[in-house]
Amino acid sequence: MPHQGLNKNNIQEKEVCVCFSLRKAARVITQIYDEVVRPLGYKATQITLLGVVNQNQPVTVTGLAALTDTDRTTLTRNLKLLERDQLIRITRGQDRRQRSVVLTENGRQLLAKAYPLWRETQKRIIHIVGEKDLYDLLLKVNHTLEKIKEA
Amino acid sequence: MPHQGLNKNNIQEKEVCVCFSLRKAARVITQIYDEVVRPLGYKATQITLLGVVNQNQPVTVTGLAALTDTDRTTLTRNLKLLERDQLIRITRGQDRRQRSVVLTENGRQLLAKAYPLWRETQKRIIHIVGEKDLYDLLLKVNHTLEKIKEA
DNA sequence: GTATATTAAGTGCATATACTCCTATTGTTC
DNA sequence: GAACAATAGGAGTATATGCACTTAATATAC
Repeated sequence: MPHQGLNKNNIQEKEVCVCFSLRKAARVITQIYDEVVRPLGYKATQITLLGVVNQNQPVTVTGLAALTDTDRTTLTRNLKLLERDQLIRITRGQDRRQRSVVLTENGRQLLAKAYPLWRETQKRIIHIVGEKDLYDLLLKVNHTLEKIKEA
Repeated sequence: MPHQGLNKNNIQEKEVCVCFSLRKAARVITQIYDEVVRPLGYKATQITLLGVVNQNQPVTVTGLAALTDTDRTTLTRNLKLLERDQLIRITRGQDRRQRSVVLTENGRQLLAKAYPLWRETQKRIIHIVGEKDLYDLLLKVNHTLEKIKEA
């Protein structure tokens, strides 16, 4: 949406759609990060996923799903692309139903290259938005998600 | 990412990635809205796009791209699905390069059905998050995007 | 007025995302 | 320990998203 509503005085006012606003913000910010990591040949989402694996390895598909609030089947496909490029290795876990994901040396090296680009971008955004405002924003985002998951 | 960094005391601390956080939030919130409008047979993004058309018709593809911060080619495809289901009508503009998008009666009726569902969801989220907190969040999101576009 | 630049839009390709089934493995119950 | 439930994961299908490239129409320069 956005949609129109009526306020107490029956005067039309624009009401902001939570879904639209957040998706739009995600698009805009993703563009920035995508552009920055493009020289590496990957998208921000892929580097991100690699980073999550790095900090939680070994990790299962369901584990990654919980960490990223992403559907398992989405991760299956996203992981397959990283595996194809030998950035991660996927093996069967002790529980034979599970798959265990770890970074390869290639993956580690890619992350090492990505890190300074990422830091630069974070700094750039902090510089534009202001450290406190950005911090507040992300805090609010996380807080909001926590409340929603509780409910 | 998220990634790890070092703070002033060289103690490892998690640094929040703007891109990851916003995409995650968008995923979580989109799930909620998708679930709500599922009985209508459409996704939240489609209802959203329909709503943007409704409030700006007649509107060109590039116009919608600017309104939603979406790539033009993304809109070409998303609009095609709405056109297929006769929710919108796309005609050539006076400038023969442009395409003019308007809602059909079908589209108007679908939006009318979606509106109460959308309102209910907004209320639900307001109830969970708190009106002031949510308002602050969306304000911060918009403010942040504005600053980024200026830069 | 023609050559060139700009603008609006679309195609091919690739990735991101999630729902509905489906299979394989593990856990539970009796 | 066999029947059944629960869990981990994947395949098919569909939409969302954006980049590089292309085409068509308009605007501009001379």
